[in-house]
Amino acid sequence: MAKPPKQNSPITEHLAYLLAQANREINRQLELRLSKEGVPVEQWRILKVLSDGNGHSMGELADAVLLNHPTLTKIIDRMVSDTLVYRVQDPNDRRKVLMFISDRGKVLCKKLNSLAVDQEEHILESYGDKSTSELKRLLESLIDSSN
Amino acid sequence: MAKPPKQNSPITEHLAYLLAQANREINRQLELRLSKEGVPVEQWRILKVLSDGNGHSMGELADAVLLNHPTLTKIIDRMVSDTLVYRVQDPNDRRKVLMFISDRGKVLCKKLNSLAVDQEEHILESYGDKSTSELKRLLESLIDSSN
DNA sequence: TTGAAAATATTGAATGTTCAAGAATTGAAG
DNA sequence: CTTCAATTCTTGAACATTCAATATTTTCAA
Repeated sequence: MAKPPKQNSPITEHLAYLLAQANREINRQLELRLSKEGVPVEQWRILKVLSDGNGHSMGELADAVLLNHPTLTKIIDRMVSDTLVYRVQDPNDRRKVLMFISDRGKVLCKKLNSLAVDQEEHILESYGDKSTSELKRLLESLIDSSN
Repeated sequence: MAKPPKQNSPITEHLAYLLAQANREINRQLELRLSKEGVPVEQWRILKVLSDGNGHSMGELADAVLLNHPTLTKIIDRMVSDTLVYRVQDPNDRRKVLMFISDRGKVLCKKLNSLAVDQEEHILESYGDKSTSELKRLLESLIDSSN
């Protein structure tokens, strides 16, 4: 029993394609909701990570929000202008810059969280509780196995 | 039994985030392989869709390869320069442009397909047959339910 | 202790993407 | 028929991302 020949399988059967398609769709929906507050998805992620109140270095933050360093630097520049976050040089390692969320950032983050939760609930309704948690489990395990 | 409060759940528990993370990782792996032939993922998708030999309009193609129209136009410009594809005006509707793959494109596409299949097999090994097909099934159904 | 290598963040140029507007063609209502 | 709206694709300017190089600080071996 040989495996089916994949060489000519349509692109819609490739895992990489399905992931891209699903990500695109879900991301678009989230974008749409967050646009109510005029905030791009990346900025929400940043605020969310910083909302634990601790300082996070740029490198740490870049990993957490799935951006590479230069891109993050420039987004942070904008967010500093908007007084959503601020930089503090790490006293223990002065190469590092620690990022903190501002009070204004916290307020905005709360609003964004509830918009994001709205979306998750909407998915839960149309897609189902069970499928959703199963999908999350499989995605986590895929990410784990990819390192 | 109320549902857990999601408002403060870490970002890593959001479906949108997990999808973005998994997509980023798998896409990076694929990129790495295709770079052996110096071709970005988007161009492989385009070649793959066109490799049925039929003409596809720009709009149709844009949907299929997950790009919006202006981006596609400019990528196609490059691919035409590289003589991988060519444009033909649709005789039935002269607003439309039909895209075709060239012989050179077909040759390249075969090489790329086998690089992509390599990756899928690698995933199958480390992630497992069963998980992979279950994940694909769930992704397809998520995409369906999002329309 | 010094000097070379590694780690961290930023900058500027090159590149790529997107938004809004434009050109060409078709469809369809009056 | 004619004209106006809708469809399809492309273009150019604004915007965002990435790559390579730079500056600063730390680490560690000699």
